[in-house]
Amino acid sequence: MTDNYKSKKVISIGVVKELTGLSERQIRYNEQRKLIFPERTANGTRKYSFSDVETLVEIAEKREEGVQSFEIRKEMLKDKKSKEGDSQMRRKMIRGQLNAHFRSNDRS
Amino acid sequence: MTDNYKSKKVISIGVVKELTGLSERQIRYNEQRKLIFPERTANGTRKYSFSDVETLVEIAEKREEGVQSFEIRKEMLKDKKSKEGDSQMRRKMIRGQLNAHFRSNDRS
DNA sequence: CGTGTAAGGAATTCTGACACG
DNA sequence: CGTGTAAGGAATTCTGACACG
Repeated sequence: MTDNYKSKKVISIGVVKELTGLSERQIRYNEQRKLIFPERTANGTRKYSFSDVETLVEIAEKREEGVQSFEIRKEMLKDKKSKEGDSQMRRKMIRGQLNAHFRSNDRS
Repeated sequence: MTDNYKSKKVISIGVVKELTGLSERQIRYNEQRKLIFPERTANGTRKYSFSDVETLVEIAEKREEGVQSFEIRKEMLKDKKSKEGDSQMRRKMIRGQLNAHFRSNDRS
């Protein structure tokens, strides 16, 4: 009836920090790398959506596997296209390989 | 999969103010009257859910019609029982009567 | 590359109270 | 009853930078 709660930007960085377990520095860094796009209030405070929070968690998981921002951004675009809630599956496939750099094209 | 976005308490009073158009004073007053129940962060900052925001708007509409907190609280309990998204309908019925006080039992 | 930190400022939020009605 | 406001304090958030690697 009204809006899409999941994509509405209303969460401040402090809450995002608690929700994701990431540091403010890490959260802001992802914005700098163009991986998330929080809005700003009149005075400049960042506001995130639940969607952003989910994305941040996914990014953190990939980064732990050694994937760089550069690659993560590409994967996110691909995910957006195949419209599947699949990053979960790919993550499991990657786990065990020890380093994601060996995958340059995982269409195999 | 994860949580219920609509009921998750993550919005600060400043954002609620913008979302509802109410003053901070009015928002806090509704808590004092036991009409909404925000959570608190470690340091005491209030956090509201989208649900709270919706409730606040409904409360504001009723109050404009002259309904007192006392009555509003009763109506909210009743609404919770009849599980219908009906406050919308009742509101329209009331509109035109000019004063809600004449209704003590609208089961007619 | 990704992240920690100290630095200084600006804006937010909180409570209790006085006020009007 | 419902809401405005000034008051003073405490915690948040922001940016640019230095650091390590």
